[in-house]
Amino acid sequence: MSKTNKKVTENLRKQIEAAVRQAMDKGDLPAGEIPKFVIEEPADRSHGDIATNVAMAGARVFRMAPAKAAQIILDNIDLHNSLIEKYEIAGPGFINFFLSKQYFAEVLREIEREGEHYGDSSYGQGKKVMVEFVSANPTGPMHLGNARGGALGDCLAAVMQKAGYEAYREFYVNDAGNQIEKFAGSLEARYMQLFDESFTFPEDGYQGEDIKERAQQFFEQFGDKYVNEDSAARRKALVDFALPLNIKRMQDDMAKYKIHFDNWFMESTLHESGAIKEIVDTLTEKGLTYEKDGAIWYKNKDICTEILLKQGKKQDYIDKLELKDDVLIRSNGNPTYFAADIAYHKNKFDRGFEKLINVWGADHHGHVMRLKGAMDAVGYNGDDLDILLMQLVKLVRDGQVVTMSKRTGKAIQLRDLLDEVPVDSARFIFNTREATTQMDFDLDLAIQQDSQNPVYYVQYAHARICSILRNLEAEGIAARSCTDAELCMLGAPEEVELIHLLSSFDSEIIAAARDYDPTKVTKYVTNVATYFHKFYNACRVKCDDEALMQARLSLCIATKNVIKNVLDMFSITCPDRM
RNA sequence: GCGCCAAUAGCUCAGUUGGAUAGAGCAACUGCCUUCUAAGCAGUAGGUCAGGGGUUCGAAUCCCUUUUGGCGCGCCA
Repeated sequence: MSKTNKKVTENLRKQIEAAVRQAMDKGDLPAGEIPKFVIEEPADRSHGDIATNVAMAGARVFRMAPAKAAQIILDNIDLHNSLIEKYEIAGPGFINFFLSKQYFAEVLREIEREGEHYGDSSYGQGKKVMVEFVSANPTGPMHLGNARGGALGDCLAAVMQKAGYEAYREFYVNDAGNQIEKFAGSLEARYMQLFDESFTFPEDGYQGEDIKERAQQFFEQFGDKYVNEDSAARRKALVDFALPLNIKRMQDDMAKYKIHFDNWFMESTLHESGAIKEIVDTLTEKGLTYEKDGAIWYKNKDICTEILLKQGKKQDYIDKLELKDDVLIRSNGNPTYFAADIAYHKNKFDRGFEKLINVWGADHHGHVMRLKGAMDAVGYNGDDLDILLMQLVKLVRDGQVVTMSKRTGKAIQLRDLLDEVPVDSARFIFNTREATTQMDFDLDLAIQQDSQNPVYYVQYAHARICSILRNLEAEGIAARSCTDAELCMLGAPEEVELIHLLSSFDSEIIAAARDYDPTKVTKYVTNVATYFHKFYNACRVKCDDEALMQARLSLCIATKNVIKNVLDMFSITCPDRM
């Protein structure tokens, strides 16, 4: 809620508590603890601007009908200087409060004063938070799931920043390990097949067309130079050639998608610096590893069991999970992805991040508990690592579900999407569905640039306001600051509703940051657009009453300000005309 | 088998963490531009909140259970 809103609500809470206490002291209410109660905005405005359930919540303590308790509380309440002009008891025992016009005037002044900082809060207390997202495998092109993860992660970081965190964006590049071996084998086969079609392609290789393209590019540069080299040297040359190209392609795609990472973290640096070996040694010193079948294992079962018991889970629940231990170092001497991941996440904490948020595909959820547990094992708090699991996107084209597979090479890539769908549209649409829900991305609809697209609806409201301002300016009418008396002329339901909504901007941001859910903000700004359009149709800005016109101009400018703050925050263009 | 995520209008989805008569958009029907952008607004119609129990002043929301769908349980990542 805005500062004005917050001030009013906090004061009201104090006054209600004081009234209950006073009534108890006088013996009007039975003495006891003040019940927990909420102060909220009713869904239906005829129920007032602010409502409390204190009388109902305290029904047991007060031992009387909620309506009667409500009356006693109101008999003892002091609402001077509270910006509340009247109140009533309604329904099953709610107390509804009605704000004075002065309140709405103060909200508009606050928005004007704060400008581009309106909506900022200190909720995050300046804590350093890292959002790691996309982190696609560099062995192939990025897919539609990466597009969703990119939009969600980037906008989540923006929300965290707005809510008072110091947000940092990172992309983890898996440029080492097993999948690079597969990448090498696949490239080698495609390269060799240019000379000998019968050269066998590895069974678990990457089938995509992009591998063939890279092999072809390599051939164009080096010809047959590597045909007679030994396999290891050939593979190394191919990877050294193709991997930087793939990483560059991901960086270009992300830039086109208006996503700018603070850091691209290379997994290979963890191997080269010895960080992985170090973490295995540390775990071994703590007695958390053992050797079996020539491999080094991590005692995941013991560690997670301990954590779950601490959380109060029952033993038979834990038994049913069938927790397993994990390999850190394979019998061939190579570390697993898991070992690298422990080293990587410890590295993040070592860099001073207090909160880590990872945006992962839901298919990785089996990995969550063991990684959080491992953070406890290496001396950090697993609860400071939060995983936002994103359900995968189903792509729909011509009403048919298209399965996405990197290997078939037929899937729609992020790059194809960006060629066809405007960036604004993609960023907005991916943020209209919560991460936890499976999403059908209708490609035909997303490509279509018309009114069905929610981003146009919001942009249209902004352009409309700009148009009003332009027209008036052309007639020599400039917006000016209004007096309180003038702002208090805004009394139409459409005006009041709009101001109410504008005043809750920062509480929406805080809720979005708290829940790691940037979709709350797109829903909010869509709502702002709706309320503005309603206002526009009900109340003419340009009118004969100069004072009223100026008051309405103030409301328009405040609305424009909020829409612009959201679109800027999400790196979506905010056009002055459409 | 075990676990995670879901199930709300014909379709796609909201529902402010337990509140008052469950809301939008699309599709259907009816209206509103010779005064600020009709990419808009107003209205009509559409519901066993998957089924069943429980918790309490009060449940779409929390707990249990059944059903249905998606995903996961590797010396893959």
